[in-house]
Amino acid sequence: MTILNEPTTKLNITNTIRALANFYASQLLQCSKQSPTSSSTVRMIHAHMIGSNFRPQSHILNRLMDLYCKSGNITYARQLFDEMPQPDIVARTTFITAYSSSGELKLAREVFNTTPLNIRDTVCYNALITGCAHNSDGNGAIELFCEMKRYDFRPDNYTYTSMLSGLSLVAEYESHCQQLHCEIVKSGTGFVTSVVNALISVYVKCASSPFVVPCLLMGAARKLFDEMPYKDELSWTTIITGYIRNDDLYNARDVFDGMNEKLVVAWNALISGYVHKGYVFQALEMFRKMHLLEIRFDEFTYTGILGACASSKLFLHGKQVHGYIIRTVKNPSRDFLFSVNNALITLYWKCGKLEDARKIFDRMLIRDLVSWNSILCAYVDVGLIEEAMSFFNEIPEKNELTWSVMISGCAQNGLGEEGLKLFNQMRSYNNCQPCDYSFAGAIISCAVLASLDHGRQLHAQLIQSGFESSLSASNSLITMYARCGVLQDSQSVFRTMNALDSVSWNSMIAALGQHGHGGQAVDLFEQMLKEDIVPDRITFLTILSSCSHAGLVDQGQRYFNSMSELYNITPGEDHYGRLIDLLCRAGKFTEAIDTIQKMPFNPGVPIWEALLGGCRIHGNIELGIEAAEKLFELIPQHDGTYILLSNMYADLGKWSDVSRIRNMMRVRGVKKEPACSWIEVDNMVHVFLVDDTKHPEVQKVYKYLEELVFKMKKLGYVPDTKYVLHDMENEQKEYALSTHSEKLAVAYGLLRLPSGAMIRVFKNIRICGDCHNAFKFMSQVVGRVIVVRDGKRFHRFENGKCSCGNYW
DNA sequence: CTAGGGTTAG
Repeated sequence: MTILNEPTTKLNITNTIRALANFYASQLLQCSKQSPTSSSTVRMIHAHMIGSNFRPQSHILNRLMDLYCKSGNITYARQLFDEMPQPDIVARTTFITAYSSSGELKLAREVFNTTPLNIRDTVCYNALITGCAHNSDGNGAIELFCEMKRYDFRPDNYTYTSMLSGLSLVAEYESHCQQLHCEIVKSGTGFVTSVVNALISVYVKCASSPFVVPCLLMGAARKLFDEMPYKDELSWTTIITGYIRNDDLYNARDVFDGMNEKLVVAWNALISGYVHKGYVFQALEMFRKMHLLEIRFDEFTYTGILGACASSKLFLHGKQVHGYIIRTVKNPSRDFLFSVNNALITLYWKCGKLEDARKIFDRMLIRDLVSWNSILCAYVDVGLIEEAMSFFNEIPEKNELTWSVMISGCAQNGLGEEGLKLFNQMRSYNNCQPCDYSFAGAIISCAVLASLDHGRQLHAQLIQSGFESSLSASNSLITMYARCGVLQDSQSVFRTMNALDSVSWNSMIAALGQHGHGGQAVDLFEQMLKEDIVPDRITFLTILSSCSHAGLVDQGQRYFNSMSELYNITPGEDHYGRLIDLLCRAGKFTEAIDTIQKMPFNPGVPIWEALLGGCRIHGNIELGIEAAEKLFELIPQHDGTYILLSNMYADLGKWSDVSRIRNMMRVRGVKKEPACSWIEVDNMVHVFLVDDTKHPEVQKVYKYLEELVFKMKKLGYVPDTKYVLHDMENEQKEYALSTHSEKLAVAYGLLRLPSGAMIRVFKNIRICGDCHNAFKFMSQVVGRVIVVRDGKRFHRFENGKCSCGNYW
């Protein structure tokens, strides 16, 4: 550094200072070209200034402060600022900008407000308007815009671009945008590339608003694009991504094909557009072409293409890309590592390789929230809730996605209470407002618990929070109302939704099927096909169950065959299970066995369970024993098999076999899930066990039940004591029947709920045969509707009949 | 000193 050793004669001082100033200015300029700005370099230059006793003039100091801000040292820069006797407008604007981009809009405004009017300029207004736009204060931007015009500051192209991006935060922004467009044309900036780009971008945003016809606005955007005198990279990408955002891949591709530059951003946008639309092949094809044209991949390309592999479970393709990255990418940046590793986590877990996903996660030296959320999803997806929970607790800064994944994860694994607990915790968590997905999770939790009151409250809150039109939340409402026994409310949600996806249809079809309306389920399925909604695997599972419950054998078989013939879906074991169930319920055992033998895989649990269930209905003991034996081998600890088999023996009065089975359970240590039923009264859940003595009002319930049974017997009710599995005297048996938990819960509801109100009772396992019969008579005696949801389905008793048509 | 595009988690 030769200049430091120059002789310091008086004459030379000014020269030295000038030389130093030039030197530092060029150093700082060099530094500002680095991205991101390195804070150590800035500190070094500053230290050098102090060491050489150089007192920077304001423009050098301004640049220094700007660099400090950009390298993350705003606080220190502010100290320098506060020491300045009269900071000029450039210094002030530096801080307005710095505070704005670090999210501290208040501080930015403070600097702006303490800036005297006579030194303000358009630039400082621009800086604060941008700050408003970035910190979601659209109205603030508009106020500043009006203010600057009042004080005669002329808006320039920066002002217009910032305003346009800020406006979309304001209600009814479309009309504001039109005004602004007029003003831009009048101001003569209507042909400035950056301004037209911003206009295009705003038209694109308007087009995706639900209240307009998108093609008209996209047409206007396209016109602007076609007529602009000079297009830069951004112009191309804005219009291309605009089309993609509005689901118009055709036009996106059209513009893209007219583009000469090898603009990596445009390629990435199109790739991710294809992936989102499910056109994985096209995405892979573009990736290949990029490679041929020697366009450099960046992290966006990789995340796009890895996402494509993940969504189609193309494990080997994905692994190849992973290997390619390892071989070719040297010195990856932080951002590169974040996004690519996160995409790899998702690739591996979606391909069923949880271990590999975990390896990627563990090897990441630094993780961001997406990494945590991705690994959380992986564990939730395979149902490892405890592990997922321990990840969840480790996540330092949770966002609404973290919460909603965990909430719906609990709900999907039957942990309704935990789901609701988390939802309430989320609300008390400072920076996390529930989003529509977390509402959906909480609503499904209510479905699991069959808590209608709570579910209705959440529905109300959902509307209050403005998520009424959310697909996922509405879909969860359909399921919740159905599982709480109020099918009509499911239907009214379904009917009033303004957009439906396959989940909506599946949920509604399933709801009808579970409530025993097989015919209506089939009608709705046919309507779905008519509206060109492509049925998926789930659709077929639900429609097959519906046919089975409604005894629609031929129909069900036809749907089963159409899966592979028309929709290219290979039936899985679960589909075969439903088909076997359908056949066995109808007593077609020969066909069922024939189907099992022709299946492309060895029969497993779902198949044998379906067979056993059918045998129980038709008293086919030989086949039933065979199925039960297989199940004893496959799932020896499952209580359901033993109970079904012992019920079959009981039906035939073979009490020695009944006790043999019970003995088997004891020897093998199989625990019978204790039966319990519950009912919601006054926002409280009341649980009853068999022969309950714990509930405070149980004595009243027994007495009332006695009166009811007396009246029921007059109508012809005969207690069916074969459902008592113990060998005891008849009178005792009758008493044992009258203490079943579902009877207690129903009776309690009749006592406590307002007259005429529907009774909704829930039982953890299948309803007992005598109770099923008894409720028919009971509904007649009390003249009320009784709905019972058991482990599998719904029974709606009205005027002596059950909706299940005795298919249960 | 001020503006604008592509990405991964449901």
